[in-house]
Amino acid sequence: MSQTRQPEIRRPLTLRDVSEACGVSEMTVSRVLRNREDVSPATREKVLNTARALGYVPNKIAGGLASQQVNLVAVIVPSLSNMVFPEVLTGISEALDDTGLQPVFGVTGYSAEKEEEVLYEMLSWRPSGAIIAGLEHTDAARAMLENAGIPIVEIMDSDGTPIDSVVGISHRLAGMQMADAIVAAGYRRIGFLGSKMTSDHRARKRMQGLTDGLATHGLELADTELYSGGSALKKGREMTEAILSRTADLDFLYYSNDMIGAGGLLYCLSKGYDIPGQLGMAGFNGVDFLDGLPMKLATIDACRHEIGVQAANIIAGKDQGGVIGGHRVELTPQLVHGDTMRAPS
Amino acid sequence: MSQTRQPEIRRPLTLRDVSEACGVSEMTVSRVLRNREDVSPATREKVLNTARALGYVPNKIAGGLASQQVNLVAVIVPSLSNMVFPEVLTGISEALDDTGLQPVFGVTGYSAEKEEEVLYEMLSWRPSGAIIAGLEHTDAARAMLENAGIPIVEIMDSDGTPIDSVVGISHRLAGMQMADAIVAAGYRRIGFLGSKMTSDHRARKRMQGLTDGLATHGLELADTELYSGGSALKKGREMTEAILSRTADLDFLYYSNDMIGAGGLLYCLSKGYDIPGQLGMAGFNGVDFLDGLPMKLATIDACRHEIGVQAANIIAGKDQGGVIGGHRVELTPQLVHGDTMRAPS
DNA sequence: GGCAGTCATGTTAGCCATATCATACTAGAA
DNA sequence: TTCTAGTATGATATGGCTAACATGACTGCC
Repeated sequence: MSQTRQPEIRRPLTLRDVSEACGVSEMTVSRVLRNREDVSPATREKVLNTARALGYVPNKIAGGLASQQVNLVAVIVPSLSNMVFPEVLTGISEALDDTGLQPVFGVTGYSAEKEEEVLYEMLSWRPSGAIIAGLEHTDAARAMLENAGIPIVEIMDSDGTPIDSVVGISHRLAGMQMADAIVAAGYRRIGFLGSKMTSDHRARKRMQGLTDGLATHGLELADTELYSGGSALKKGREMTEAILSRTADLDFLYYSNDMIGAGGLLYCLSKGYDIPGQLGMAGFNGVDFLDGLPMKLATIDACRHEIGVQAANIIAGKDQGGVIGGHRVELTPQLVHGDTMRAPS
Repeated sequence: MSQTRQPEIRRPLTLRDVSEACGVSEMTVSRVLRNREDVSPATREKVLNTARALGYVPNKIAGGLASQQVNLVAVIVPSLSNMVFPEVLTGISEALDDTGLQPVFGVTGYSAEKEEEVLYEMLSWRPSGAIIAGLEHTDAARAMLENAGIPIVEIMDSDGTPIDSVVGISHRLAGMQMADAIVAAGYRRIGFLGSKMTSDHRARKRMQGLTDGLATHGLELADTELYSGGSALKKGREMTEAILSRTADLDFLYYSNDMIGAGGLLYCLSKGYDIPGQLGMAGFNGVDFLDGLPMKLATIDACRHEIGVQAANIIAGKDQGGVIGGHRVELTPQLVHGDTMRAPS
């Protein structure tokens, strides 16, 4: 005797299943599950219990199509492999938490083409807003953003013309600010250590700002050392060793980010350099987990968490006084002297 | 004379707009944009040009509803604020890159309730699969996962019973392995430094494994120091100072993660401890950006990137020999002796 | 009692794609 | 020439939900 049990083709549950199971219309169930008014407490209770008992999970695909709105926010960043962007994402995540909006992350690997692809993919979900790192995009990407008809916030950088809103700092100014501080502290033979990556526009602008700033004091970079890939801390060591052995009379090392700076700092300490007397050092970002290093590296805080929060607030329409787009938030990066720069003379 | 310009109510573009603009049916446009066969090269070309010119972006909401499939993979992790999970996400991202599948990340903040919420939210998008950190979930979350009718991969941890597939390491074994190594190296007075967070199940299991392992050698922890929040590197310093001043005769410090371990290491070096002779140290995770520290901290590699890749491969159905679910991949964590443990005596 | 005004719920008509089946048309075989 | 097969395209019917409007049961007031 073969078993005659129904083969149980578990059709996914729909609103209809819930509505039939508790004897109300689909519309009423829908209203309950979206917490709309105008449902009697008794009915609400009944529906909620049934839905829970069945294990019903609403289908936002259908819901989004019907209502023409989707509670997603597209967030596009170049990388997750250093702490910078995860911190921004954390800020975004926190700020969106009580808004009913949900961030969706995409990663471009610092490639403009990949950015275009990711953007296309994301926009095809018709999100309620988009947050994207940087102001430099391909023409196609820019066109997509302009035509999407949703609020766009470009973040991290404020040196350029935004499509809609922008939240960031001026990396050019940050570079110049550092140049001024270095010169004010009396350093003159300055070395630059950074990444080979030309597509990291913000790092490029910082370097530009630094050289321009030095130029206003009649100085220029005495040497430069670039890297790509690998453990940043270790690279910092190696690069520092390389640049110091090549140009022994450097009295300041500017690192394009804190991680390589930390590596450099550890190297110099182990070699017995007198810091900040003989040799000054500074990084960029204000990464706070480096607080535990033997000395506190001078740096400029990139306001990463704050940028995430503010960008998210713009998308969520918090504190906007009714204005919809075109916000410009330029945060002022704070220079932290730390222990690796002499006090201004 | 008031302007009579059409008020330009930019209705979002649909397939119909494209189809009308180039004189074919919607169906044909749809086929072209999804790269289906059976469209003549001439038509394809024409459609592609029109779509590009109009700036049409397909609506996956509608597409997903019609086709009953969505190319998203839900990825749920506890946190983005240390490098551990970003590395896993990077692995997932890479492995999915050529599959047409797209990861969507959700963050739970180590809270079971929040996990449940995030999961509900994510499943309501009807993803093609889900990757979720850990084996411990609320009953409701477990039920949702079981009923979702999609492949589920629980990651990071293999100590327990998975819902469907699992990719991870045994944190219990990792703890025991470390205990064995510590004892083999001749250390006897062992201190534990870790997080207060009871909801980090994997950290808990590592500690359990460590104490159980020590017990098999007739040892127990001599002291314990816990922390919460803050910069891990700094906390590592502070905790180390605290535990060493409280229990001066400790000869080994086991840290629940590499970051606090690194802080502790820097502290001990600055205080002139003889490492690994007088005092041994070890962490957990194998975070490679710590490679630049003055000494290499002993650690156990948690295979984070690899876990991400393998989990993604299971969802994508790569190399599965046709099997759909129920995979069990237990990676073998490698103990790295580094410079902070004596060689086994 | 009759009627406007509420409140709770139901009905209908899409939302924008895609699966499926139907239909022209072409080319080659019998 | 006629018929079969195959190719390119189109018509139709959903998919699961929600907006907008419709309904019906009450309430309370003149």
